[in-house]
Amino acid sequence: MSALPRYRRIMERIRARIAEGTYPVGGVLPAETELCAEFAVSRYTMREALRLLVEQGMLSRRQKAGTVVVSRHPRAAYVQSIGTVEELFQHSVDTHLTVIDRREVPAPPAPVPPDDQGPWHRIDGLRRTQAEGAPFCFNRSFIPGRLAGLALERPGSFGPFYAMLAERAEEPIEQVVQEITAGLMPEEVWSSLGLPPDTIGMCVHRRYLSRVGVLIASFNWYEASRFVYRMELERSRGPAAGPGRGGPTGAG
Amino acid sequence: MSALPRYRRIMERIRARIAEGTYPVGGVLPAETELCAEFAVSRYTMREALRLLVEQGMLSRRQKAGTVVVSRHPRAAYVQSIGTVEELFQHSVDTHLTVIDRREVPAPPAPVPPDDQGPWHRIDGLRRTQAEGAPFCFNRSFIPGRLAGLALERPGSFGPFYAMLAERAEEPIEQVVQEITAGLMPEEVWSSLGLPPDTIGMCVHRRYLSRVGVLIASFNWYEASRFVYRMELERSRGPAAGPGRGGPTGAG
DNA sequence: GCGCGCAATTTGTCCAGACATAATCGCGAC
DNA sequence: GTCGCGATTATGTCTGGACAAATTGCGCGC
Repeated sequence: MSALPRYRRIMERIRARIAEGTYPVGGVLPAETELCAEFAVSRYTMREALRLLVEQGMLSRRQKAGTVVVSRHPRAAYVQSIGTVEELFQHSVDTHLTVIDRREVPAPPAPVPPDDQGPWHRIDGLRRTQAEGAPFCFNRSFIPGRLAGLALERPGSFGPFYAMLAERAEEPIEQVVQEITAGLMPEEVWSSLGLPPDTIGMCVHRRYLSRVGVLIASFNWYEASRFVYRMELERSRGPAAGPGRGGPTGAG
Repeated sequence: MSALPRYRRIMERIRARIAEGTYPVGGVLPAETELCAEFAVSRYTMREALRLLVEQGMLSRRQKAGTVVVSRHPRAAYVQSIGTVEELFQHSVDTHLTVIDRREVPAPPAPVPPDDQGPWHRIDGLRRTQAEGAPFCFNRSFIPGRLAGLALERPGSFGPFYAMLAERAEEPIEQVVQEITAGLMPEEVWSSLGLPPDTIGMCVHRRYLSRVGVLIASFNWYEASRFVYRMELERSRGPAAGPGRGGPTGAG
């Protein structure tokens, strides 16, 4: 017996035919039964082979319409994968946040959509690498009124605060929108960070959205000369997205 | 007959058991044959149900070791998906680039690794939304010597130039590293864009890496007050990553 | 000529059984 | 007590068959 299972080898042969144009893009493959006869395998084996090619984005199948070639090559999806919700909040975990202000505000600023009518909670904080030391990031977060009860439970320093909120709110995060901008720091930011007034900053803004609406909207200000937003996109074949890396990386 | 196929309903029931802790995380599920007996289905149906749960990242299966519960909830992978190489170069396609300078340089600047010894080609250009109109982006690209022959074929204005290079070089892109920084624009940039000397800029740097090394390294400078780098991460369940959106978005 | 409906075709779902392969666990030898 | 090998048992691969569902396209009626 060969090392590779039969459906695997058949998958390779069909892939080769697509690559060399025997089965052109947009064309229709022979029906399962015909392919079974040609390769002398059962329908299970052939379907397993075709399933792999569908997962790779090369084929598309529909009842009666048949199996059409979608792409000449396996899908090369460049993916910045963030595997878990925890990784989304990695920054919160890695660093130490000290709350310096907390108040109610009528609505968050643009570009946050004020989909929640009630008053919002605004929390300002400073991030440090260690509990002691100079802060490197000014954080301003907005939490809608409907979640304020949860948010207010943990005062003072809070590490995996966001993750707790997402978990407790029972609103699974459906989407995250991130926007990066740059410009002169607002006074609140540079003064809190102990920097001169003309400091150039980079602002990483994230909105964590559930089905209901905004869960958290956060603005993170960094000193531009000391900050690089780095992201790596890996070539990932097939359905199993590799362990992605990414996210903000401080740089000296 | 119900609307949903049988393996689908069984999948839901098993998922519910995992969610409610009947099958705890780290625990081992009953063997296929036992589950088949309990649900009174064939092994095919049961395996199809379990396959779905494996694809969702809730189960892990190994011969003899059995089926272990990996996660209590379906994997919520937040993915900025760029489906095709073309999308990576979307910016090049959408906009119009005019080459303003082209020369040989010994090596690209940091953070590009000079893995190619020969001289590099440096190409400066300006991006416009239309062929006429004010440029909004200064682009400086570095191409290693080994690809200079391909790069030099198309002079002047070039749209899907990068895509062509990646295609022609026969070096599939394995990884893309992107770094975003901000600061005062270098003189070459602000003067080329017709902006005052103290203009704050954002620089989006990308390195397209093949197995051999750097294919292209590009630096895109934008006027910070008019630029937002926007990225959306969607919740994507299962292997089929949805049609991702992302990439730089100009903002007024 | 146009539209509707039926039939043919293709993939989707499901069954029962068989053998292969791999990892674990226990037993035995040392 | 420890090491190693074999039996056990779980999933992995594969066959042949059957019916279901969906969509296309042809043909018939108007």
